[in-house]
Amino acid sequence: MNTEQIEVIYVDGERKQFPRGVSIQQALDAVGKGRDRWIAARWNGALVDLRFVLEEGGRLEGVSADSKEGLEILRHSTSHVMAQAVKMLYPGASIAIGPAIENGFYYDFEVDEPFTQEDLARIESKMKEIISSRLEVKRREMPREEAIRFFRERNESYKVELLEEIPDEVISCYQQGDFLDLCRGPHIPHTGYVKAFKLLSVAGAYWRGDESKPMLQRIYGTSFPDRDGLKQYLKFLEEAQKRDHRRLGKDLDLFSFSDEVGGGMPIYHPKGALLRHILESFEKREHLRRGYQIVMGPTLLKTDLWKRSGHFDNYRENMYFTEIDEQSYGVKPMNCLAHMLIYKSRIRSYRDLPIRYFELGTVHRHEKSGVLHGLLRVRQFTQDDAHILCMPEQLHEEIQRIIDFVIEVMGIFGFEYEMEISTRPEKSIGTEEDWEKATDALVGALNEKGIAHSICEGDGAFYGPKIDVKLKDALDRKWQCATIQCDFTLPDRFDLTYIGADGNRHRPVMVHRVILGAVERFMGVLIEHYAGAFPLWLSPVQATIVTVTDAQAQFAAKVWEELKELGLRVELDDRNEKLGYKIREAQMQKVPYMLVIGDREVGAVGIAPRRRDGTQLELMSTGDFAALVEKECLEASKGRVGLGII
RNA sequence: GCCGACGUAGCUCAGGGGUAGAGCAGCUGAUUCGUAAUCAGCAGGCCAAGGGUUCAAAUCCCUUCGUCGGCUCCA
Repeated sequence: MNTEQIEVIYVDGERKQFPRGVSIQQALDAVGKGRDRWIAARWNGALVDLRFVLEEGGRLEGVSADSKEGLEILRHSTSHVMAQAVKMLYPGASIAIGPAIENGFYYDFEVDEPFTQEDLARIESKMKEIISSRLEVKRREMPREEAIRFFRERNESYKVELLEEIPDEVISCYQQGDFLDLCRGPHIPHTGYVKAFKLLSVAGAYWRGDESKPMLQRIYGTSFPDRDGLKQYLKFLEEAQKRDHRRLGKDLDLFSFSDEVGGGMPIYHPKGALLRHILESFEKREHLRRGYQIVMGPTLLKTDLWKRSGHFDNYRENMYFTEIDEQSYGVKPMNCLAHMLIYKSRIRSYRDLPIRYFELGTVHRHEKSGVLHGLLRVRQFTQDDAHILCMPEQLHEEIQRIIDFVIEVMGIFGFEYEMEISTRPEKSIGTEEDWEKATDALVGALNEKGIAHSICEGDGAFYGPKIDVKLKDALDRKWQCATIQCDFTLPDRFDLTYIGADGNRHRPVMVHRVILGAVERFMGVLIEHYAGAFPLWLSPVQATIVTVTDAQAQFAAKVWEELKELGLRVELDDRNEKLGYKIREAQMQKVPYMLVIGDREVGAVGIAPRRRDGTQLELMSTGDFAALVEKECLEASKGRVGLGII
């Protein structure tokens, strides 16, 4: 009866016959390839447990712990082990959810007392016990009602809530020892498969990320197939801390924050201000050469205007208001209004379009205190903002031009990035048709460029859909920088028009876009990206002149003047310190070049440059050095910036 | 805003009811030196701010502000 044979096809094309009812584990063992490495498998495209029983033929592929999917399964299983440990140590705890995330996993619990660092250590050792007892991880399927009853009896109200939203009649759970968790799976065969893990931190997290829901205790951890992987990751975290822009901002004396000033308001020190200035100069030039016009709008605009634009209704909680002569004014959180008024200041012809207004506009937004984060999340920031007004038929090309702009700039800085399209959110203005048209324009432009992107449903701005470009910080956290947002509504609200070739008035289309995003945030990510060692063209100090003894002070001062005159950003260190001391200091300040001047250089009327990577250049004249710097700047900036951008 | 941790000299940190500590940086002096730290001396603090408990608070308690890790939000 049960003698029927089924055929299994392996990834390499090999085929084998098995009696029906064979397990994945057995089918994989039969070919021996990668034996013991598999923690799960892909069966006809779907991820399944090794214990999964085959009832019919199909394609089989082993999944190992070091593959992307395998790692996710391992981490997910580790989160179950952690939840089991927590339930053993704190029987009153309720479990919520515990997924694998980018660099590890977490699990949310409801407990009477928040976890402490010491608790983490206790939980870790309990987990080690669970792991060494190699508990079988079993999949159990049961009717939904039974599962609800089960979790209700155990006071797992969060699981019950989740179950009530799952439409399936049969749901799956995974059990190891006494611990049973609602889960889709797959999982590792037994807890001994967890090889190297660490619990990293505790944090509060709202149930389902909703402020109105109870706050749970989240434990973050990570898990790897082997000790080395874990060690490497912990090392990465340590290294990342060293390139944290807040750390480097202090060490390199770029910027600071002050209690007395208030949170989220950066203060730029000379080198930070210079760095920002270089970035902004670069930006202005790049915009001018692409047909943008530089404009400037005021910081305070009457509240009535914000009402007209829709910001008052949709963005009020993020805005600051003040009163002048009994008139209410709002501090701008965006730059678009003045740009609209400039457009409206005269009659526009179709021949004028597209119009591209660019402003390095400083805006203020009331961000909740808990989200402020160095330069990456502040309350006052300057956007490299532009508003493009064009005819509907020009929209497509304009969006492509912007995408090209973004790609070119990211290339110059050497950033990796991800693009996301965000669609209509609940709280929004405009007609369904406008939203559809705008969304299609964005998707179409990315598709034609062949750029991979994800779609975030409901994440758009209240006035239109957008493409976001995300950069990663040193700790792999993503930050939105460039964004391209369509807006079919503002032109309407402000009744913007142009006279078409037909002599009639038409409505232009508007695109809001930023390339760097906020200059502050971009600088923060930039600092981490380069670990403070800026390329020559960006570095606020390009070279430090270091004298060997006091005897060369006069000559060094002359060299200093010459180099400044040639457009270099140079500092002079003629302190009465030993050469090694001064080199060390310049090195720690990550200055690209150190120009050593001793008696030899004075005699030869030159300088001896040393790169920050330690390489020593031959003695040369100031003119030759300036030429060298210029060449290097141009190379690094892809021909954009040479000497003396400022 | 919410949960938790933290706030001591310019920086990095020790101290934990009974006279405020170190290293680096700073200042002064000596040294005049060739590619990642020369030596010595001096100075530096309302222990985040405000309130309380106590004979006595940097230390214990409360409030506020700020920072850090998250949640949420966003450039």
